[in-house]
Amino acid sequence: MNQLRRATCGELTSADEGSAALLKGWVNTTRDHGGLIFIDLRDRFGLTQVVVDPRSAPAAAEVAASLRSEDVIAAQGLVRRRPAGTENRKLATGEIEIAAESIDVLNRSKTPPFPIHDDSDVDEGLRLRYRYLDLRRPHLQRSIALRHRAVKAVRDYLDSRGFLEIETPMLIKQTPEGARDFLVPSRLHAGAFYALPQSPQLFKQLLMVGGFHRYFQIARCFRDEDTRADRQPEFTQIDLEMTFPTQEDVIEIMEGMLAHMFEAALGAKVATPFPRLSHAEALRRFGSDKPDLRFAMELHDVGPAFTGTEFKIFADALSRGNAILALAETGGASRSRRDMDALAALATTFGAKGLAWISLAPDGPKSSLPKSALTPQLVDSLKAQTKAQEGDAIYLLADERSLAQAIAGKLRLHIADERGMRDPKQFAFCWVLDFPLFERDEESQGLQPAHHPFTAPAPGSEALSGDPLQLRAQHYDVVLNGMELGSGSIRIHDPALQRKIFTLLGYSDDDVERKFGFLLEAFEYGAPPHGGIALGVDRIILLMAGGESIREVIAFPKNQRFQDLMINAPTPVEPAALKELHVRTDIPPPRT
RNA sequence: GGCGCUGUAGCUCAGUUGGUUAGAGCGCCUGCCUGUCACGCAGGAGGUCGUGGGUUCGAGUCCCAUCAGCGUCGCCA
Repeated sequence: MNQLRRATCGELTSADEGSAALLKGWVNTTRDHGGLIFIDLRDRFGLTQVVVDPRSAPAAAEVAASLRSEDVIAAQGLVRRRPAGTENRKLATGEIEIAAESIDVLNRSKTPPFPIHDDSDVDEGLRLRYRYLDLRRPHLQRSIALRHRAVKAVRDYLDSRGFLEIETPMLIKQTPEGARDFLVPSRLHAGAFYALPQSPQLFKQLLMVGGFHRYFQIARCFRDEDTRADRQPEFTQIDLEMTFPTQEDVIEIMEGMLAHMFEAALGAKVATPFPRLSHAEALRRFGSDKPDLRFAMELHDVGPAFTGTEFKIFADALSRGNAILALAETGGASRSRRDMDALAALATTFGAKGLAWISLAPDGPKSSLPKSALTPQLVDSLKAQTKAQEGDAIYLLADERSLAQAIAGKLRLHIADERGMRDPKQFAFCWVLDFPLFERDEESQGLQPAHHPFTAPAPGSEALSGDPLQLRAQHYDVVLNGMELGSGSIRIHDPALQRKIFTLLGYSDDDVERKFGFLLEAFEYGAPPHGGIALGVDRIILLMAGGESIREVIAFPKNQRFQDLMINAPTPVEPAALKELHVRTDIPPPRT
């Protein structure tokens, strides 16, 4: 006599033939042939076909005939090999089926608002409203499981490298700079507020002072910024910090972790070490501080080729000290004039004043440049520098250098997208190094940190002398396929240096004391040199999954307006609740 | 906050120049069907054309406003 085996819907094979099995799950689809009913039973492990024959199991057949999509049932019967020729090779369990002896309905389902058994296109608002149903669909089942495997790989790897997972608080203090904070009113302290962390930055530094040497956390972070595609008000970071590291130490651990993550979660081999570029080189060659290295199409400074040009716009640009940058598109000569105009119009939306082009057509170059400017010497020189050949096109941008780089960088990505050169199955990592310590704040014209104010200056720059904008930082970004995965730095551990940085950034002594006094005080007690990095989990999983939207890798995401359409949040609260919190609302009247 | 796209059956969509009773596929309901696996066949139900106003003899279609979803830019030390 066979013992009854409780099985998932993904595990039975012909090896189990003859055993009695009990399966529970959702009705994926049914096929009622009148005399014979097929049920595809689903759980997260797979699909198993249950067959009900009214001659041998009349009661089960009656139940089976009443089943509808998403009913939850328990089916019991013998595992048997499917008749020859009826195997389903698309299913892991496709060699067998369950010959049902009994079927119990555990719960009925209303007709779902959208199909569950496939990934057919459905309005995202509807999916978010019924997220628990959306989660049952194959796509989200896959990406949430992928996320689990990836995060588990991170924990395993960092554990093996001596890191401790430590939680840091969610109710903390408002930070003066950076993104807007979410505030939480305190009932017990009238008029005072906690803030939700934008990152565990200060706490992880204090954990280093606290002697834990190697810390990590899968940390939830909150930023109350304006909405944007691929942004969520709460998101997750792999946050880590270590004592006594060099930049090389952090890089080595990250490369190991990412390679392990991609291997363990995806089976993808990632070559290490990753290529490295300086910040300046990334901007010069790719027009971005997060270059997509899956393809070349580099930028070229072709200013010298235009010395003495008849083309007034470029001549003027050169005389003002602006740059002329070129980008060559392989096969670009096949673009029509109209296509070129569209590209130029696009460049304008990126902030370009215009876009000149030279099409290296087989019957001679065509160009938006005036004939007089398009000398053979110029064409030869551009071809030599950009390595463009007949059949290609060369695009030219003249502007202030950093602006021209940014525009050319966007154009480069756009053309690559058009040409399908950004293969989501290919993973091109790189490090961007030698960031400036400070940037010019466009609004106030003051200094702002390129990363954050705790970043240590590069060796040799500790004196902070000379032009602050020329100072380099021990700051490193890891980039994948044109997306910044994470950003880190060696931190300042010397309280005097930290004070100097705050002063350069325009903080008064009072400000520093009030906002960062606890950190500076901690540094007075033998703070070890330390550094670390934080990586965006949602983005990494998105790139692994080859998906389009970060919402595809989060179980319960907010919509584009940062609302949860399922639970309907945020919502106004009762006046009594506000009163208890000592909070009064001041809502602007609706516009009329 | 700005700009763009989209709102027609439960879902995905079509709907001509403004003109009779607004359609299709899937889903749903009923019946038939013993080897299907997106089963098949026959029949049926299902619509405030997002909402409000306007133009017109007549509006799904044109205009204005508004709401919602998605995308995009500013913003994100």
